[in-house]
Amino acid sequence: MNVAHLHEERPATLEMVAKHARVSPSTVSRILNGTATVSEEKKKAVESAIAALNFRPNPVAQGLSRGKSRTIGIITQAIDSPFYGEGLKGIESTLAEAGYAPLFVSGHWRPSDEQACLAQLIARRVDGVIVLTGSMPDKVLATQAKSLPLVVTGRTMSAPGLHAMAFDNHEGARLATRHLLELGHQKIACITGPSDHPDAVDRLRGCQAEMKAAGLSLPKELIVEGDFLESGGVLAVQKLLASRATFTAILALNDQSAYGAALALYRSGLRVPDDISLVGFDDLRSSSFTIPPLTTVRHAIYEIGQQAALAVVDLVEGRKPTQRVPAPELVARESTRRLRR
Amino acid sequence: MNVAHLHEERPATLEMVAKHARVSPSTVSRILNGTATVSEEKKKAVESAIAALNFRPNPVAQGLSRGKSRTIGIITQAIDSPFYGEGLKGIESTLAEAGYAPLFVSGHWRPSDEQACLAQLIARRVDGVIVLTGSMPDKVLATQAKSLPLVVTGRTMSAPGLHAMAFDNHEGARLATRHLLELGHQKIACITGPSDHPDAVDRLRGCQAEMKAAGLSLPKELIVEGDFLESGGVLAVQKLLASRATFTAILALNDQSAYGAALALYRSGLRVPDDISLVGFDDLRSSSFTIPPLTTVRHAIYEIGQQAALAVVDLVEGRKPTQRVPAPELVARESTRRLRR
DNA sequence: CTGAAAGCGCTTACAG
DNA sequence: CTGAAAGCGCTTACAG
Repeated sequence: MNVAHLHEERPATLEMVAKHARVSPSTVSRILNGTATVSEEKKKAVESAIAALNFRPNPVAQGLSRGKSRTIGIITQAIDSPFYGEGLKGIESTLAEAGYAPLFVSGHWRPSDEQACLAQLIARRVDGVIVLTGSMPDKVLATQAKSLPLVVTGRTMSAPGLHAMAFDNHEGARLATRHLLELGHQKIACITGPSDHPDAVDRLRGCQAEMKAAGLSLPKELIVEGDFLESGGVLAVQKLLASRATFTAILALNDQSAYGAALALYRSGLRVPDDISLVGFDDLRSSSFTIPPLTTVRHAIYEIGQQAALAVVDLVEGRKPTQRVPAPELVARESTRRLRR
Repeated sequence: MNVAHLHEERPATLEMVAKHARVSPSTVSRILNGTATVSEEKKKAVESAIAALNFRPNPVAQGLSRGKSRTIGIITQAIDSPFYGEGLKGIESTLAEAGYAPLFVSGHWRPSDEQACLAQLIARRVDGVIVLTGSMPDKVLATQAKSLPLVVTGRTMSAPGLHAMAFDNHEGARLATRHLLELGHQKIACITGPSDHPDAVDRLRGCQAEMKAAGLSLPKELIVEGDFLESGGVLAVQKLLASRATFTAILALNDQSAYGAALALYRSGLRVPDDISLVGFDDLRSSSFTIPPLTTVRHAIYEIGQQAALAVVDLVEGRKPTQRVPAPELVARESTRRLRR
């Protein structure tokens, strides 16, 4: 058997349906789209032809013809990120309800990849795109927005045709820091994210601002750079421990770093929260199940995904989007406790 | 400013390029595709026109015209699954190398959703599809494979036009069980997955087979059904503990369940591995970072994704795929230890 | 080497 | 109510 010849049976086309039902293609199209009144008998004939041939209209051809693809491009950074994964799910479900199909592409936190993604999406004639944070310059987004409805998360900017939805990282970090301060911690170490990551810098600033507001500060030796991954978290704690600096609490600027930090602490025989309090940031779904369950800042990414989806649809359909991102919230679980002196 | 009028500037078309360069559309197409020799001067003219208009061919139109979309549909079950997420990443990267674009859709473990996904992908004229496990009947897959190159993971079946790549869950579970037996554990509790999940049933059988081979058995009261999520794992352990059955080790049939189990144990003051040994299954990336790091069975989903992608491409291009799934491997970390008596 | 024409599978004015 | 025709943006025999 020749494998190459196996797949020749092509799906039915509208024309085949028309022929089968002895009507014109136009009529079939109209019935499909409910776009005009059609006599009952033709309708019946067409419907049975559709069933007989197992016909489904080709959305690609429809898109070409209509000039609208009912497809939304989504630029995520990593298709396997536990954080953005939730956002994708939120996007997917609300887009489905609105009758749009998602097209997911990954930018890998590389501006060049992200731009390539954008170009590809434009070439595919998506009706709009959602970019989840990422590192493209605001300028190119503003430019693209002139010809393509764009919603972008993780930034505050405004440009015609674009809806930006920023999460308040600064405030979130303040909440986390305040929580620690309220528990009596003053020597707080901070595991940051990549220094060129906008979320990371805002969070660090928030942390510093809250310390300052309390008349304290975050000394240089207690700030150590992570990479927003677990492995960066363990490295960071190892570095901290090796430096012999003293601290009673750690604020990791995302949950994944916190996981790594917790492990490194455990390895060194330090208990969370008895010896060291630990707070994360993002509230990944799995953070309710770590040992101990992680105190963190809720960054409602699933909801953000939903809102972003509603926003692009608004933009695409000519409405002015008003969606906003939920405010950060501290989720106190079991990785923090009052400092005993 | 009227938002609805903002996005009228349409991307350049091949025809515009042709006009700009004063050649025929055919010539532009040929240059784009390197499909025929063209005079240098026209080539130059066309290239500068392309640059000037920032033209990118519309892949959708190309697909329609060529009858090939260079797009592969991927039916995953949940876009936010930490396990399948890795697989998607493997697929994405090798598809990109091969010059194909992925189109991800989610079946939510619902046969009807999966079939709808498949129908949608066919309607979009993907060149082939990868289905990651899921719950569609083998029969419908075999039927579809007659007209569409299909690769499916998590099953052993064979049908023309279809390549199945099964992971050896049975053997994997035997490895996990054997590990526990070798450490001296004989009273092993098992947290299963959904009873209609093929992976779950194969794993349970493997566990039972290995027990039997050792002259032991897995008593009913030590088998408790989970749902392959963390929450199911905690519930399962609570049930186990409430039953007052005795056991010295737990085999959770996936890592997420193991995470939940670990938490429930922690809550009850039981330490892993000192009081109870715990082994998972899958080796999620985060399993290296749990506390303690989880002993588990490596289920190389990233590699599976890569192999599956190579396989569809083979199928699509008329070759006979030979890709196989890596064998399971025990990864002994720190959640298991020798039983002390 | 290069253009005119037909076609991929739809939709949508335009007539009737 | 319904058909013939043109068009969406490309590709590819067919001529020359």
